[in-house]
Amino acid sequence: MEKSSNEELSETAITAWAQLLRSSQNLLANIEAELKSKKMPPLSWYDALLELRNQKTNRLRPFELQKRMLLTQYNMSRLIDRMARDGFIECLDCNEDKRGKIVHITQSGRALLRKMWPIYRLAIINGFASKLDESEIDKLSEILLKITVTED
Amino acid sequence: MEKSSNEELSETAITAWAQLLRSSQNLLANIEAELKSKKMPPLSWYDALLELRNQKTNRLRPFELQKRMLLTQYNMSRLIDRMARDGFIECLDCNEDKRGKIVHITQSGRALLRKMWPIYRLAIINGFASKLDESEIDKLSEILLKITVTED
DNA sequence: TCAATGTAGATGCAACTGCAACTATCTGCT
DNA sequence: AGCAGATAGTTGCAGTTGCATCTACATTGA
Repeated sequence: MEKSSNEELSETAITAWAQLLRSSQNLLANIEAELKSKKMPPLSWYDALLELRNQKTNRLRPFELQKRMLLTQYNMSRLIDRMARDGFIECLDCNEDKRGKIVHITQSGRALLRKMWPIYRLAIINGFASKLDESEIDKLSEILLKITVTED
Repeated sequence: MEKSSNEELSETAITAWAQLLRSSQNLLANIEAELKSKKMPPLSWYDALLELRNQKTNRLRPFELQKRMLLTQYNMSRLIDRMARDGFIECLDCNEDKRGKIVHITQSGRALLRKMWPIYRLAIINGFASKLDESEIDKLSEILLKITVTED
């Protein structure tokens, strides 16, 4: 099932597309590099921990976490392994569903969030926020929202 | 040397940032998946071949190609290995600099560009261009341009 | 001229990702 | 009850990426 399309694709659209790819890749790479230079784990660890902390119960099932982040199931499985190995999360038995388990953020995980945030924050400011004014940021959000896939 | 910053970082800016990451990741993942489902190589092969074809001489040194794409040196080295293995490029001796070599797009490489473009094009239309009007595309370009690192 | 330093590119090894297959459990249906 | 899917999660293996290091050639400068 594929949306048709002999539709137009303007030069400007291609350029915009290329710019979108480039700028996000670029910013992301800078942030990862910044984190690494400070001996911090990658951004995905931050994202995962943040999702967990945002739950009132501080916990999620792997498949729930997986949907919130854009990760495949096996990558989620392994991310959990690594974060658990380093003590930032812990895995509990799930009694409601014996197939599954429950991922829970630890104190150490919370501490990591606190340590990573200033670095992340600064990178967002320097690479992104400080270069745009309020109205541009709003407009950008608005536009990006329109290309966000909203199926699920 | 790090740009200072106790600067503000608004909620809206964080949201916009998150949206930028998400949408580009998402679109990119869709395109890669689309290509893969059609048994095509990844987008980076397309990019590299396109850069080569855009040269009047159809060739570039690896380090030049590397700067144009956002790739590390070793990843470029290996990308070249793979594309050469599959016959889409060929590597020639470089007489001006005996350390280096010259990467040249083959007929087969050009053919690959032609085969990949319709798929790529359609994905850009469906995931991106068709969801925005002209003025939004312009505005997006304009905004993204401002956060593009322009050093070098 | 030749030593010091810089640049182009490759590569061994470890970590990470993708794919396909696998186990274990759950759900729906007859 | 009991079987046919569907779903949660894991894992072996192959391919890819990151890091550090290495070779070879180029450039600079005393």
